[in-house]
Amino acid sequence: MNDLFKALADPTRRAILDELKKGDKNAGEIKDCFNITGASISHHMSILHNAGLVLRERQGQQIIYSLNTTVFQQLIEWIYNIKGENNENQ
Amino acid sequence: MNDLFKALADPTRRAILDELKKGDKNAGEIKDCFNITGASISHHMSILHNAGLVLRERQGQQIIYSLNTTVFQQLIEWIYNIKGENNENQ
DNA sequence: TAGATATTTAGATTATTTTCTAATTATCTA
DNA sequence: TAGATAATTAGAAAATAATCTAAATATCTA
Repeated sequence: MNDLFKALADPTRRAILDELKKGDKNAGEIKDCFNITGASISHHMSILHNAGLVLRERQGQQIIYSLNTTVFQQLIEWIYNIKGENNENQ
Repeated sequence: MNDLFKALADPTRRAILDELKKGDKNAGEIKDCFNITGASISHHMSILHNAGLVLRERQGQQIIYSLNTTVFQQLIEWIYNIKGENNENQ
């Protein structure tokens, strides 16, 4: 859970998730959306992957990243818990 | 929005929110729940307040903090947006 | 008003995170 | 297999964030 919050705390990583929302992208395509090096993107992707926010799949020379939305359920549960409400509609 | 994510990224701050969930607390009572100085707690409270997560009210010598859950709606909307779903039931 | 208590602010230190360059690994293709 | 391309890893530098001590501010009460 801490990994998830930490992963979402960085604005670049949230922007990466926004990009992936539009569709799957390989590491190079993600890099092209931002003004930072491939190494830094790779680091961010590793944090996102570690938090369960993205899925990775090699396709030849490239690594295709995709959004994994299932992990957001945990976050929603955390929110409803702190709000002291249940979460029956989800 | 960035302030909100940053505020939630620290485990001590999330623990503070958990404490406030049980009921309002003054700064000293919050401090007693953790093994850090009052100055550090004060710093965390300022970040939480800045993010809209807590409300502050002076009562004599003490400052009473309380959870402000309304701001979580934004977070829920962010999640539903990134999931590409709407949020009609909320 | 003086002293006590509660909390915050200032400024420094330590720890963590982000970012970089250079080197490495993996895969493809001529 | 050699060279090219894609991405990651390693290690260092720079930027942020967490924490501390000491000092300041606000309020209460004798």
